[in-house]
Amino acid sequence: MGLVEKLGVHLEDREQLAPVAARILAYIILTGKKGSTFDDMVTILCASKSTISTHLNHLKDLHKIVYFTKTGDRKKYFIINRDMVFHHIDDMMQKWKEERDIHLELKEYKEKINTIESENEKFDLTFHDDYIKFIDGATSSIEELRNKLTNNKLDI
Amino acid sequence: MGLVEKLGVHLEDREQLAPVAARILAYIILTGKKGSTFDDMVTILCASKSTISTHLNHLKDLHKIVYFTKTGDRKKYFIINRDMVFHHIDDMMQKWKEERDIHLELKEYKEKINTIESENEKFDLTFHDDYIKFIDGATSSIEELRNKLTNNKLDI
DNA sequence: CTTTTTGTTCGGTTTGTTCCGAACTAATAA
DNA sequence: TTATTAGTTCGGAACAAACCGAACAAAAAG
Repeated sequence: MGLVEKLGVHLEDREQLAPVAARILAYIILTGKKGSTFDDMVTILCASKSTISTHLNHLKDLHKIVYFTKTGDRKKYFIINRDMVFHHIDDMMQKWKEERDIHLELKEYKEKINTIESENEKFDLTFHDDYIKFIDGATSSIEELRNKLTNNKLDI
Repeated sequence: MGLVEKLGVHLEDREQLAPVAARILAYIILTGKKGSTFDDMVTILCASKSTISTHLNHLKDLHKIVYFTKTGDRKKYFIINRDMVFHHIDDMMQKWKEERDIHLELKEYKEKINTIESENEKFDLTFHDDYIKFIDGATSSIEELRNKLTNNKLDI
């Protein structure tokens, strides 16, 4: 499945995962509610059992996947964690908060330097203000998405 | 300067740069209009000439920095490229566009599968619609910032 | 009790990244 | 001409990441 590779490349970058880990996640996403088993992935992704095992446990530790079982069947059926989306959103918000803090600290530092610097070498500070406004806008956008998703979830 | 390290760690992650490359960029940002020279960086960042040279050229290739010179002085004075912010914004918009496309492709694939899948194993598609709406919101936020910055630039 | 299924753990190889030192170049200064 | 300044280029060391195979474990099946 070419889509596994395409989504895999995307997840590798977006979630900072090793190649095979990203393919596992992509495959699990595309398999959906049926769930994917350990052996499926060894076969279809052409990777060793140890590699699948390690990455599967890693993805579990990151709360990106969960599994269900069937009575009289020892296999684990992996599916994506429904909370993954919320984790992802919260991570984004956290990152933006950190970026906001960095900009505030930079602005503070530059203001201090500006008081002792000659006119033509002063730092320009308007950029930081504009960037912070953007972050606030983007944050409220994603908060809106989060609320929308929470409500959808309650509907089900 | 502790702020060089702090900003360095941040840039390492946000711009996907090697440790020393991120410190160079941080140092150049914090030095401002005066500009930073090759030797300054060798001394202050405690790195070898070859490392500074390689990363400086790399940052130049990425259009993150530019340099000016002074008559009768062979040194290059590196400063951040004023367009760096715009490049950064355009990169963000590009990434969101790619993510939007992936979601559209995933939705298309899932819709096709859903037609041949039993009711209780069908994919849920509302998430993709909501996520695409979020991306559109965030994109317009950053576009607003871009316009604001373009206008500020023209003011100067 | 032995075999099969469903994995896990460990050691090692391969591959890639990051940085350094030494040798080099090109321009200016003495 | 020789020395100094300002950098570049190349080879390799040191480290880290990603993956594999072989041996192992634990439970169920035969």
